[in-house]
Amino acid sequence: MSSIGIKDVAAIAGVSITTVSRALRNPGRVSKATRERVLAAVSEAGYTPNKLGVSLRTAKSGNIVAIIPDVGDSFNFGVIRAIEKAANNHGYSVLLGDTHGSQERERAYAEMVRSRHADGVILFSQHLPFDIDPQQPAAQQMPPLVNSCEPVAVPGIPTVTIDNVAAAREAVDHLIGYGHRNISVITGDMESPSSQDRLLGFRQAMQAAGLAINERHVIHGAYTVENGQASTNQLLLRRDRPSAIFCFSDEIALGCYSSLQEHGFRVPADMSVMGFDDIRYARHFSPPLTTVAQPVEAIGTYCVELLLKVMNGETLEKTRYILPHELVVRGSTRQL
Amino acid sequence: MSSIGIKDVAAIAGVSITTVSRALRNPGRVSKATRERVLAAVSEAGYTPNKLGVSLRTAKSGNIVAIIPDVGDSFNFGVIRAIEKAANNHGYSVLLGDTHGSQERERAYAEMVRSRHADGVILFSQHLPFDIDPQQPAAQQMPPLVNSCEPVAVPGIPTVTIDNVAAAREAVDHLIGYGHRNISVITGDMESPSSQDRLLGFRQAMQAAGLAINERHVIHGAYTVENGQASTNQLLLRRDRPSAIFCFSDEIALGCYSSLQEHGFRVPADMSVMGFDDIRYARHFSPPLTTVAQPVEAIGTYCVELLLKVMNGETLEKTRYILPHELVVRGSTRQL
DNA sequence: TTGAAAGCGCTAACAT
DNA sequence: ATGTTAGCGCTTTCAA
Repeated sequence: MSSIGIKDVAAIAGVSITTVSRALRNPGRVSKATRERVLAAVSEAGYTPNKLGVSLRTAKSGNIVAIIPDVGDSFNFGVIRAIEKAANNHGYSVLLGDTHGSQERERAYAEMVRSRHADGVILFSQHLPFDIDPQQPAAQQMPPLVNSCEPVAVPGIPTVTIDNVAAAREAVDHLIGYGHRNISVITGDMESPSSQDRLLGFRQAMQAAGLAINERHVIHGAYTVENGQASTNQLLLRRDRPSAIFCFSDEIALGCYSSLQEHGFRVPADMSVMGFDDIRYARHFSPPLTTVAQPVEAIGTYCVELLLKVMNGETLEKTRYILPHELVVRGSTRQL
Repeated sequence: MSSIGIKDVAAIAGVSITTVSRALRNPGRVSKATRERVLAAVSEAGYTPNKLGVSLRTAKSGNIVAIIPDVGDSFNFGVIRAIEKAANNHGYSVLLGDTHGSQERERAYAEMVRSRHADGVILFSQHLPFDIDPQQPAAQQMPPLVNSCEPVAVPGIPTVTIDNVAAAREAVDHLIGYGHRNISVITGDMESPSSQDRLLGFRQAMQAAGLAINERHVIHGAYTVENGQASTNQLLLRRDRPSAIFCFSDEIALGCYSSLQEHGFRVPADMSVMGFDDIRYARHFSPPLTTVAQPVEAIGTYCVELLLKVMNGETLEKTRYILPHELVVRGSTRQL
């Protein structure tokens, strides 16, 4: 772990450090003979370029930060993995910023790009971690940033999501198509645009089918297993029980299963359950969960690719990227 | 996003850049009046120090890399979260390196410390991502590194794990105590020391109880849901079925549940299932999973704290840190 | 208490 | 095709 620098290599190869640098970055601009000599020297010395030097000089860190409310959520994880893969393909590393929902920590992570620790941000939260002047165009006041899953309420920011309204509508239509009339909903955090949109989709589908919504059957919660369990408990207490529960995430659905099982309800015989996300465990629930699949891989890839463009100074054709979702019918919903 | 540097601040405050630097890092070595003037200038300019400059100069990046075979595994995730938290508490950021089991990628991530992108490594794999001379003491040839969960077969490397042998023994003892005689095992990747140790613990417990081990009931697999499902299928085919299955991870157990449920077996009425890890979903399985809890929080914290010491040049008292596990009995195992 | 100057390791103009 | 030189932004001797 001693410190072998470019000048050691230069000394061994008997050339200037510039030539070493060029042989490594711009092999074309160096004669074949020297190049080989340099390469030999590099491996003899066991040289690895010091990225800090490079970054300082080129003003590029090679890192991107992903700011995420909860890395442990299986859905988020799917996206993260895709981001990591895509970033690595482009020679970038990913700094993971788990904020545990704290806006303060969001800001701390956003600082990383100001401090040149990172070149850009992928943001999975509806809170912009900067103060911006609403009068001015947002793009000017921000570091390279791509927003995903939970859109920020500021125009002009590149955002990649699915159409949550339509997706929720499809989910509910499926339930209605199976003959369900009395459908309950367990939402995620209602501050989150995704939950708002899914709730809107639910209302639209119910209305389109001429079905009444019992507001007592709309439970506002959070995207957690614990909420799924507690909210289902609440639902089961009611005299007029629903025949189906639409959970706004698969994690919620897992908690829902827990509660149902605990109280002797069978899925789907006694209760149909619908999830959202299609996390990788969903197919292994007992019974396998019917849900709406989000294209995690594509979301992650898009985020990285767009961010790269923004960092590159390119202008994006559009500011809103809607990726396709898919209803996955498995065993947790039944025809009435 | 313009570039405000230390010299802008110096200009505003009417002092030298040295003084600005000192006012920020060594407030004591600057007069109160100047300090205040500098601080005012800092906030007026909206200055954030460029970490690359700092890092280059101080030869410290403020990053640590965590090299992990699979970030999506819920157990790993628990540890990661703890690492992230601990690292942040000490002013470090975590670079997450998901290797998807590839040794080549492991090495690529390890390069980050050679390239000064990171100051140290936390390694969750039994493969050392460097070539070292086995004749020489390992510590001299490596960057600051702490090994966790899957111990490297090289002495002298700080390692934090649980006692997998004892933990497995306890798990099996629990099953035996419940009257099970015919116990199957679904292992993880048998290359992994953890799986080897757990298997050893299993054998020890069976032997201690005078129970025969049917080698056909020891299925070698991988730490995945898919393996759990496939291996259970295999087990159910046998004429002499076990009455209990000990899965070497909770993810395996989830796959096991899947298979069992698919083929009409009830847990625990028809089959007892034991997991390992106590991932955060385990309590929400149907039925809640009996398992061995690993102290993820403590593992992560220890990793970071030890690494910090190593990076700091301190000598560790010991090289092997064994953290306590705990058997958690829930609803997936029953008294015969 | 403060400042001038050197230099961390590297790349990129600008020579040659 | 190769080398010289000037910095990237910062911290840290060394001097005043």
